[in-house]
Amino acid sequence: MSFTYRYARPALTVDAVVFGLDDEDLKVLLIERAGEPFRGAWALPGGFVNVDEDIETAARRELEEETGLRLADLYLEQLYTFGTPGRDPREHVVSCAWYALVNIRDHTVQAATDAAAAAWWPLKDLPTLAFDHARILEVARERLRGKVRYRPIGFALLPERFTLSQLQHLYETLLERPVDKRNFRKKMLALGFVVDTGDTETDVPRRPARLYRFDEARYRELEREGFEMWV
Amino acid sequence: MSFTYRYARPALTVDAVVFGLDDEDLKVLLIERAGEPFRGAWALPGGFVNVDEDIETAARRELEEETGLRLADLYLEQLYTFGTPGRDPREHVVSCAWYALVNIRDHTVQAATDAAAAAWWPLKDLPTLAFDHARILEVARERLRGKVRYRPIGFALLPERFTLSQLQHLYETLLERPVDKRNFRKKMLALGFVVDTGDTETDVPRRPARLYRFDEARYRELEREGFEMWV
DNA sequence: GCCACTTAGTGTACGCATAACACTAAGCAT
DNA sequence: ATGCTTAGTGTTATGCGTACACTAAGTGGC
Repeated sequence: MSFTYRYARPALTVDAVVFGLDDEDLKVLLIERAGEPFRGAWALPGGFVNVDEDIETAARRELEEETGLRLADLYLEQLYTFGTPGRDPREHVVSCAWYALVNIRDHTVQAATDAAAAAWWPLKDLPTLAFDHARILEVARERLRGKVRYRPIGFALLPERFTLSQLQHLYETLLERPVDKRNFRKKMLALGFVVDTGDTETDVPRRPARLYRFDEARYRELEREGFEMWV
Repeated sequence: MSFTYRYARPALTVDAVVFGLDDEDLKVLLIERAGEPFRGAWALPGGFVNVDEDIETAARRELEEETGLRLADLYLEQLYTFGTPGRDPREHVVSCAWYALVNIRDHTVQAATDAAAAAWWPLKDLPTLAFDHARILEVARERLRGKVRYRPIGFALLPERFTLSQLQHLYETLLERPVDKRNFRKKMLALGFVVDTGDTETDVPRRPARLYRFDEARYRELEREGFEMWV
């Protein structure tokens, strides 16, 4: 079967930049390409958009197909569309890139269709990426760094219950600068949507910290009232 | 001549939301469609991306072809890519939308290819738009409202030399709220990139105001030094 | 020439948010 | 019991945003 059009069409793909956090570092989910071009190179998960398929759906589908990662209700946002001729050696391919935030420990990844491997790579120590994926990743990092300051998106990277130290460490990682401990705690709690669960950590070889959670309903309420956060 | 592919491909288009300011209102550039579908309806200028054509180039080309507007060195930025099936009644069409800012008095527009007419419409009083263009326009307005607060993009809507009252009126229009005159002037001048030309208005039936200009080189310098504006 | 009209242009005081800064508390391991 | 490690806490100074009302300068009409 084949499809014929009166004018030539660029191909349309989606690519996903999935950021994840484990105990130490901020990481990104990459696949090792099983086919040409760039066979054996690491790349962002992604692939062709089907006809009559929504582009966001395509991003989720490719992610699940290639890495086993299901993002049914997690943070996924459109990043930018890259359409410079030459970015794919085969032909003119336009790619709509997305970025997602997940807590690594809540998900397991495994290579599937079109991927020889799927793995989390620390941002500090990345392999050479296929296509223009290094550029896409760079744009995603800039966007994340900018957006985390005025939207509470960072919580998607943490487990449901977290300590204020974990939260502070997250912000320091994303903003790439140190943050004052007392001022940070004061401000976060003053925002009103980071709430104490009443529980504390267990099995830690030190004084256990209180556990907090992100109250999304409360955040939406504040947002409706016109409040603005700024970290 | 025709083109055949192994898998069906969505079509790829670009659409442009061009904002313009005249003496009174914020306006948007629309074309009246000359062909089906939606013949006779008003729509955003746009059209199909050619193979091996950069998507930004395609946006500029379509704009010039349909409205005569040349945007060689003016503010044009990618907005969002819309790819929900059904947004075009013919087939699955994915559209990469862009937005631009121009000073209406510096440009003339005239209908050309595929357009029966091209005209500036005030945002307050828009016709029903073709396709999902009302939605695209809404997203563009949100983006503009958000971005103008931390980037000096509004100057692209003004003539090269402008009064502080014009600038204030612009911000009030974009932000959709009133602004205190003394505080606004104090802050704008303190930013350091709005500079006095030394001249004043002529031919106005009242006290003439000083004329200022946006010093882009100075802005870039401040940006490099890590300063942040916030209006 | 004078008066009325219109928009330009200017300064201060108060309150709040940010930023800087160091010690005690609690639990675990040895 | 002691030492180690991270949790947790308050005050002060400064800068920034906000609120607010009158005088200045030019034009046009009478």
